[in-house]
Amino acid sequence: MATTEDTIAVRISKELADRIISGVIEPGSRLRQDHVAEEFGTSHVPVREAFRRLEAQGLAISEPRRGVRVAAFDLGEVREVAEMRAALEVLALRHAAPHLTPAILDRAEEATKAGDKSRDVRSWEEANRTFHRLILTPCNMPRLLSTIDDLHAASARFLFAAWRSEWETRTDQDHRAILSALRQGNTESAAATLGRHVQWIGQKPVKTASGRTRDAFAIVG
Amino acid sequence: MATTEDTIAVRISKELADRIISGVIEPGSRLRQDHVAEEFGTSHVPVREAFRRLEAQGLAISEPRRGVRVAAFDLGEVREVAEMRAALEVLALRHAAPHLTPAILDRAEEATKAGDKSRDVRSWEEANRTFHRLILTPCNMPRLLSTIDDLHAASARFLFAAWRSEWETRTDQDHRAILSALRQGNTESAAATLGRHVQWIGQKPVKTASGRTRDAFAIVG
DNA sequence: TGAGTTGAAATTATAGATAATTCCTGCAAT
DNA sequence: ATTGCAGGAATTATCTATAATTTCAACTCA
Repeated sequence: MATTEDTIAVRISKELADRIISGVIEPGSRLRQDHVAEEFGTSHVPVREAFRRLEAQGLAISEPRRGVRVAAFDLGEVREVAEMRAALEVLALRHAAPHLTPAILDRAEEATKAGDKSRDVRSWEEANRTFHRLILTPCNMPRLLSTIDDLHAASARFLFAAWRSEWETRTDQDHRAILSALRQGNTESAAATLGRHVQWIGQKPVKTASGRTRDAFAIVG
Repeated sequence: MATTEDTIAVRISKELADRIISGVIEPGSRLRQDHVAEEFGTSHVPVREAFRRLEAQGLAISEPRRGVRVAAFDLGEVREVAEMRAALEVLALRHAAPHLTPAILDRAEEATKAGDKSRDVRSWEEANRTFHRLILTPCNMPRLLSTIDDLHAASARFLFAAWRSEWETRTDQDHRAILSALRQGNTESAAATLGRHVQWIGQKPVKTASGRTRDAFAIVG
């Protein structure tokens, strides 16, 4: 990774984003600039800029003069992100479809296979993100793609929060259906399947700290 | 405006956003932190934070160690924003529809009338934004609404760039059709009209600095 | 003409000062 | 005894001032 190219603020924001997404830092916990600054061996100014970036991605919320907290989320926000992804990824796919080459679709199929073989959440999520990115990037709409990227980050966070450790391998039929429709030039069918696929919200019982079990929800597509 | 509540960085970002949107600062021109800092009577640190906010809204782009520029835009980006707005506003309207009250619809009609009577771009834009905000806010999806807000800011910028001074009053049939459909409880029809409405791209010949005329484009909905 | 170098200007980072908020402790009142 | 309210210390966010890199352009010399 070309970390030397980036500014310190960018480096810090990437590292913090990774921790928030993976759940190392819990939702609602405070991000204290002096602590972060000390950890990264810098002063607090670049840390503040990193906070602004996280805020823009929706990973943190800041209240003036009261500091920054890791954004909390509930089932409502999971649904919201799922629906926004459905709307925007369908839009992106419609524009990308004419520019999709067999080579790209082959790589997307590789990503699907990698996802099916994944034995942990983390590698599944990476494969899944690769698939979506591959078929959407050719739409050539930078603003749209960057918004979708932020939504994927949120999705990954929900996913890791629910499926902290356990993960059962499963074959992704939707991805295959989308690829097959795209190969046949049937864009509308592919878009429709993608829209449904992304809105599917998985449900899983998890044990809370108090020993009780409750349901956790996440986007699994 | 409760400017004392905000932090200095927020105040600066709002003021700069306003200037960028209204076209006072031209696309591509550099934003120099020292100059801005001097103008606002502060140091450069809050200015840098303001720049990060503008970046997140898509109004500015920053290249590491090379400064911040006002984002440029072309017809492609106008189209992109129009399509994103169509997708997201339709989504928002579907969720807002069940919560719309006659009182809200009446206020939306007032906003439409105000837009029809507007004799300059600025007040038309404000009325138009009020209309959209009124019928979408009840969807209760904060993330979606804030994304739509950023897109509206971009739209306004395109609009002001094209219709710098001249503006001809026109009655907005789409807004009326949307309201009438909503009053009859026909959400799908309202959503379809809104989707088309927002994607309509106005076209207008403008004189360039070199005396030639070319076409300018903007979202007029 | 063109490559290399120097110097001014701007961005980025550091350290320190200021102001606000939180948290704790002690006292009073119910 | 417990709740509620001050007051003050400690923590934290915000801003200013200053220093260190980096970039860009102009100028010199081959």
